[in-house]
Amino acid sequence: MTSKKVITLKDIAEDLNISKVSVSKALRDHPDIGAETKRLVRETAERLGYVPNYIARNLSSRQSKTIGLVVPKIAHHFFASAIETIYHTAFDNKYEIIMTVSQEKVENELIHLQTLLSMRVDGLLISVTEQTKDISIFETVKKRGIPLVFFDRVVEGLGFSTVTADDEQGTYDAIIELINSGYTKFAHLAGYSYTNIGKNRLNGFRNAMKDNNLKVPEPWVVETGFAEGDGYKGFMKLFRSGELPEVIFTVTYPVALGVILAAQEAGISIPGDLQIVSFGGSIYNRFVTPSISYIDQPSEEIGKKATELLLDEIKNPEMREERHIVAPTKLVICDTCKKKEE
Amino acid sequence: MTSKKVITLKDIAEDLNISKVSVSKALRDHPDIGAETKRLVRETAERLGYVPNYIARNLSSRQSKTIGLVVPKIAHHFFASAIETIYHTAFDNKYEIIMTVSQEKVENELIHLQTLLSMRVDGLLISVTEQTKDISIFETVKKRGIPLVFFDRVVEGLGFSTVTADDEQGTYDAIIELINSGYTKFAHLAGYSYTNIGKNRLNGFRNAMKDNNLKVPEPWVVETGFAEGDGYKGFMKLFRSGELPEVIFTVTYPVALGVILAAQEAGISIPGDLQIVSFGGSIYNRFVTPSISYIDQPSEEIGKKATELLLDEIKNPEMREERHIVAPTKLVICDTCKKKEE
DNA sequence: GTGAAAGCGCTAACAC
DNA sequence: GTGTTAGCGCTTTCAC
Repeated sequence: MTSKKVITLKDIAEDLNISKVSVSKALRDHPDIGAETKRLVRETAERLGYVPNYIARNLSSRQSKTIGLVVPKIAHHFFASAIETIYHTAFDNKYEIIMTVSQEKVENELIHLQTLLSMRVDGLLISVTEQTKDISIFETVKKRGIPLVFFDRVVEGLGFSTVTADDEQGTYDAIIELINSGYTKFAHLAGYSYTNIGKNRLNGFRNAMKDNNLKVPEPWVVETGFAEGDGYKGFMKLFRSGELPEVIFTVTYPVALGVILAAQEAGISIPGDLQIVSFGGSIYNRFVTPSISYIDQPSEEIGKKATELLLDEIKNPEMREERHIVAPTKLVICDTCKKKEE
Repeated sequence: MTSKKVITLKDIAEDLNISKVSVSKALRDHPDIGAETKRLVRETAERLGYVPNYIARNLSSRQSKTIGLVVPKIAHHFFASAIETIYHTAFDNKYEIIMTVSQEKVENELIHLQTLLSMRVDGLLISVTEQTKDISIFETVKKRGIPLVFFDRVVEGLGFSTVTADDEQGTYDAIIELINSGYTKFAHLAGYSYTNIGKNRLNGFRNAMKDNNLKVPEPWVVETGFAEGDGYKGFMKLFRSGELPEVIFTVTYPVALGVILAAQEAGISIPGDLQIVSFGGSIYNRFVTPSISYIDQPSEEIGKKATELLLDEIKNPEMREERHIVAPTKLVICDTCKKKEE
């Protein structure tokens, strides 16, 4: 072990017989400092093995150059993809991401949010859990004036900007497309109605049915969670309730996978006896049999826009305003739920 | 907007007419402070809406309670799963993770490592890119005495602890199992030979063949990357080289997917004409047709062990020693590459 | 059991 | 162009 002494600005300053401040400025390429001095400083820093201390820098400059990210889970195509984009967008703007995972649990979400506030992140990027109802922490964030952007799963009415897929219209258009191609009997494994995506996708679904004078028997709308297991249970509930629909529209892709599993067990053939459409797809979908027709949710665009919006709010605090970006979706037809007329 | 003033220890101290130090101690539940005072302090902190400033705390205590994580990518089952476990393990130990993604690019890896050092993380958890050869940054880390644990993709000979799957023996055992069941003609889409996983999996493969007096024609070992695209190109190269083997063993799961795609295009039926086995699986595998037989890589165990090892090194600096944990694997038979004898 | 003094490493404001 | 002074919010001695 060689000298473990940590090199600071002071060491460089002493080595060069100039002041700490000049070194600090030189390293940050401040116009105050002459070219020759800068060169010298940089050389010495390199030689001494100087590594800047961001903690100290952040404390004195009162900004951390970090963004706090809270997601419900990571091993899910939409989030994995959005997260990657968020990382790259932040990185390109010289911001670091501190990501936390709530695992769909409100307790974790709350702790993470508090930690992130304590870490003095410059802004927050959040997609809430499927359970989030207590919004007091978000009110605290608002009061403290910390920029926050919700993406995909949002809490409405708090005055924060949001970036979402066009859940209602996207669903409406897709269902209409399928109706026009000949299907009439639809069921929906819906998300919890207190979540924006659950509610909006359900609305799109109901409106499309209504506008075509199609009835949906109540047992055919099952309110559930967003995971594979929820799809499994949801299908079983539908199945036991008697007659099956032609098409099951699921609130997420994992839910659709759960339906496939359950249907296999129940001896229902897909796409022979039953069709599936999901909101959201997966990179693995083309390897899945039957591949699931889905409403394409632009995860990368959502991640990118949300980060850019947040960065903008961080950098221009004076012109902060509530904005709502809605990203268009489109129906992608795969094995499951081919159009009847085609 | 109400008062945006940030509450600090000082405010609580003044409110209570005691000193900052006592407040600080009370909040940290220091034994110095009496129960009644603690109660009062906590109450006041709550009432005033105090949020501790970790930046300041870290600066003065010289530890950040954070771990820096560098992974090559995130949308890949092994990493998504390992990352989730790493997060939870760290979280349970009251550590935060600062994750960065190198996208398999050494330049990014270097920048991220420097940033992490500047952020004064207490330790580093790293899985290197498929290209990493320059190890000087890791020597710097060593010199500065910062604990580092490599997982899955490691750099050897630097004195750092590592946690990996049992790449060589696991491969050896799996291939032997397949040979014993009747297969004799194997090809391998191997990882780059300068990576530990590429090298070790190849060794396991070659040894299994050699110990059974089986020859592998040179065109049947193709050195390539770890992604789907590499599998596609790798298969095409094999395909064009003439005769096909019975079984292709791929260095990763995504590479196997690439092979499936390429084989479909080439009109080769799987598992009819060609078998596949991959090192590593996917949660989606059971939905994939044909589902790929794979050597199960315990991603959660690897993530957990690596984090625990690092935490141990952080907490007990005096008894730090190089350790190498190797997690056992096992062959999981799916559609592709069923055992012949069965 | 409590507090005063000192300092973590850096940057901002202002002087020279 | 360069340096001085002060302070970010907290924790760490160490004295009382």
